[in-house]
Amino acid sequence: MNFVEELKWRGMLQDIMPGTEELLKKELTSTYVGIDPTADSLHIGHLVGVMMLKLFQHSGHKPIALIGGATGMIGDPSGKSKERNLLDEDSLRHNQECIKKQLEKFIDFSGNSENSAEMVNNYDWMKGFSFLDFIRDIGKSITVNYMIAKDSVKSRMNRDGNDENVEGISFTEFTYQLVQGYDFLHLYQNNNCKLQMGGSDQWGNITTGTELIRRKAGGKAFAITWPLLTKADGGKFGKTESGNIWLDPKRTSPYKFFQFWMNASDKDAEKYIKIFTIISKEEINTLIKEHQEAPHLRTLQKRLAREITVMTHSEDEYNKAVDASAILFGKGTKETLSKLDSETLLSVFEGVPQFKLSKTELLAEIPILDLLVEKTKIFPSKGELRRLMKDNGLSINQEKEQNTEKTFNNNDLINDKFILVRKGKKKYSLIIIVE
RNA sequence: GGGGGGGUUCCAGAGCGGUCAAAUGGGGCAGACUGUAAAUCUGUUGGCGUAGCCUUCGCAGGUUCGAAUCCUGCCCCCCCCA
Repeated sequence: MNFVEELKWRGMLQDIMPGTEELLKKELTSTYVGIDPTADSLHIGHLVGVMMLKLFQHSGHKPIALIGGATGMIGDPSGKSKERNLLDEDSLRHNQECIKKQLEKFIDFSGNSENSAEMVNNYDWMKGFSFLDFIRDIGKSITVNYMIAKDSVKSRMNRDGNDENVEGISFTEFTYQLVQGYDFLHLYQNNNCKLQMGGSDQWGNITTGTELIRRKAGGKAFAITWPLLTKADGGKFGKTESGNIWLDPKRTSPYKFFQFWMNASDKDAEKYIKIFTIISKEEINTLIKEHQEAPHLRTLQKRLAREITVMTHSEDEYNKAVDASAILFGKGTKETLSKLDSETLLSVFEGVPQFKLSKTELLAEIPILDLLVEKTKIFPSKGELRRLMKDNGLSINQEKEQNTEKTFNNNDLINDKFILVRKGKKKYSLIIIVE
């Protein structure tokens, strides 16, 4: 199965420029995907692009990851445009290195094969490009008429009609497509890169690039976009109440990462497993069938979570996450909790918010409201905690607690050291007693 | 520069002198049901020692027994015209 066919059945193909498939059949092709280096870690919103590059490499072609050091500073008018903070060069390089390490788990950068991946940063070729040179060499090749015909620009300029949300577009954002288009031209000329891929909102920007290549270099370049991911319930993919799901274990623990995929709805799991794993079509169809026959077993979620956790973190981290889940979501009673030794318990609750309490405070029979609100800040107000307890939503050491007058002492400790606080079904906090 | 509209609790958006901690919807949180799902239903959604008290309706003053609601000044946002 070739790359394009692969994308089609996986639901990862939105638009494709005519001739792209032929190009891929004809020769070893390079493609690039742009990544904003706004942080020193990727989050799962980046993962579709990463998987695109991975599949591309699998099909025998050469992927290029372009770090948008320059473009990230401008702000893309496609989609929403918040203020961009300018990165200084040091953090830019730092972010780039961190991102590369993460990409290496998915893509081969070793340089050992002719389709080994590369990483480039457009800051390298943009930083020395003067404004004057740019508008003369590049700006000359594209008409404003062409640029304002793009949806991303047009939607910001249309003042007729009834849309009152239009806020206009700054010159900087207007220029964005040209800068991104120049990236493509640069890579076309220097890296023989003839294909750019991006989310469907990038179509306009990508075609500015192919247009530029046609006019400046007389060449033909191609484009592929993937559909933007949405959740079945309409929510935004990859965000939880607590924010982004990051690939960096310091930002999002492997346990939470694993849980994110486990919690995918059935519909989403079917979609995700095609996109975020490289399991074959036959096997995925079997998995989907199994899942539909016995949905409560959640075959899809389990497999999805396994594949992607192992790929992103490691087999080891995956196993830990499974163990932790078994304790937390199995019949986790006070007894099973007590059976764990301190070390296992700590690893299970790694990544769960932890708070320290001194032994003396415990011995003073600290009241539950003081402990959970003032002492540990697990709850922001006593009113909220009272409410939650009234609704039967609080567990201490896996046992429901409704008595707001409760005080704590030695008998409430697991392993003489811990108090496990659970809010609702899934949110845990751990209080550790220190001398 | 001229004219108009507006800033309310997480968001949207009512309220326009007392019965307003402030309608309604969304979102959040929790409970029931479940499969750590979806849907549904229920409760809850400023703080506190919860009878009651305190802090909130852009900011600062004022009128009044009493103001989110009226007046004055200031700040900010949007639209139209030039």
